[in-house]
Amino acid sequence: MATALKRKGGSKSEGTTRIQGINRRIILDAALEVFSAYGFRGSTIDQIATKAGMSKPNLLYYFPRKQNIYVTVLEDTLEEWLRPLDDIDPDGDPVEELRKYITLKLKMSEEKPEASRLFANEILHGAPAISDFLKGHLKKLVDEKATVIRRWVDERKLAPVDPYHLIFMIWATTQHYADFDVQVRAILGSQVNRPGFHEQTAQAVIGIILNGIKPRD
Amino acid sequence: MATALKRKGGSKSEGTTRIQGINRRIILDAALEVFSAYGFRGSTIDQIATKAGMSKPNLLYYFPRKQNIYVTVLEDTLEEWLRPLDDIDPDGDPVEELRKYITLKLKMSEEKPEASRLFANEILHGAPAISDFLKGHLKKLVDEKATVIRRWVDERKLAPVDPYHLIFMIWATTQHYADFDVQVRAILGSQVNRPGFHEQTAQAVIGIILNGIKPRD
DNA sequence: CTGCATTTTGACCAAGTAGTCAAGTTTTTG
DNA sequence: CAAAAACTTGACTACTTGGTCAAAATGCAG
Repeated sequence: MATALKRKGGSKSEGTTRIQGINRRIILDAALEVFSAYGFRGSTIDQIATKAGMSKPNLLYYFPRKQNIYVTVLEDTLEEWLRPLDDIDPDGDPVEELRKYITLKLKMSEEKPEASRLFANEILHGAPAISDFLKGHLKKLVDEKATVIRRWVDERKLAPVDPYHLIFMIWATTQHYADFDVQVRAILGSQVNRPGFHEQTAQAVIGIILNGIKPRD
Repeated sequence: MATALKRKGGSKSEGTTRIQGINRRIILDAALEVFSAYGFRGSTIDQIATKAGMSKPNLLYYFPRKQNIYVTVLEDTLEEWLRPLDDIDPDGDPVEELRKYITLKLKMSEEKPEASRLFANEILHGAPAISDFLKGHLKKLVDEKATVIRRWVDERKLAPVDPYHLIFMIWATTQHYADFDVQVRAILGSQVNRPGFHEQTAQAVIGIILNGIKPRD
């Protein structure tokens, strides 16, 4: 039989037991750590299994292929990662909405840098596992928000700016603090750990970008 | 004997022959392509050898370890990659100097995205091979330029802005177009290939950042 | 052209790793 | 509590891959 996970015949169609729920969660958490640190090819099933506290065959009982674990972690992460963009309110104040968005993205980079790195690594290597997602769901979402931003520009609520490049700039800048963390630390040294560092970062980033796009009369 | 490459005894101390010069160049070019596409762990010596048009043992005759090839490519790349920052003229016009710098970085991302990706991948995975370089040479260079920018701010030639975060933002944004190329393409589609796309990108990026840091009276 | 140094490679080895399997243990359920 | 289902794992296989080696081919100085 092909499917590894099944239930007693005729039972609920929802095919997960208590133990499955627990273990899949443990595995995915371990996998995020490992994959984000070493990349797909650089990670071994054994590493993930050890971090998850179980044997390799046991892990493979839940995810029969290494690819399966990877894709699942990636998809789970992606959904969460994009949500803030979706939450930009077309009827809000443009500058305020973008301030909120940038703040949120910086906070996510701070709190879950592994997610950012996992994603960055995937894209960097050509996004073999999610190119459909990029061209489909992501493009649609970005197109939508770009339209909103363009309207804001037309209404003179923002300086004339290309919406797509603005979005790229926000992504690039905010994720930089997660993806290039070691470089940031090498250059800034211990001040990265000082309290208030993240607020200071947010202020600097927001300052430049928002001043760059505020309408000039 | 430990050294693989040697010359006829007592000859010139410059230990490279004609063939060595040619082949090392070929290997390093092939290695940049392969490593930037697949990362260190994801690349095989065989891949590089094939792309270089020689057998694996032959490649290993020139670089006895996979690490050696990688580190050599990385160092060669790094030097070139940082040069534009070094070229910022402390006595030039601030806005003009930064415009030049951003333009140059965007051009490099367009013309040699592999170099950017190689570097991004290394940093993303903790920079095991170049952390000394980051904390030494790079930090020194950035500190130097940050001082210049800070002086420009003090002289009211730029709006008050944190020099380090400004530099990070420029790096992040310009390299984004190389490192996240597939994502940019997925979202913008065919217009990425239209003539003038890069000029348009430059204009958008420069527009936001420079407006963001121009002194406001 | 000769002989030595350099370059090249097929065949091989050892280590590491994805995935299998059959046999055990634990959990659930009637 | 007994049987069935779900879970767990040690031992194993097949394959990939970094690196070795000895012998052959080529380049080159005199």
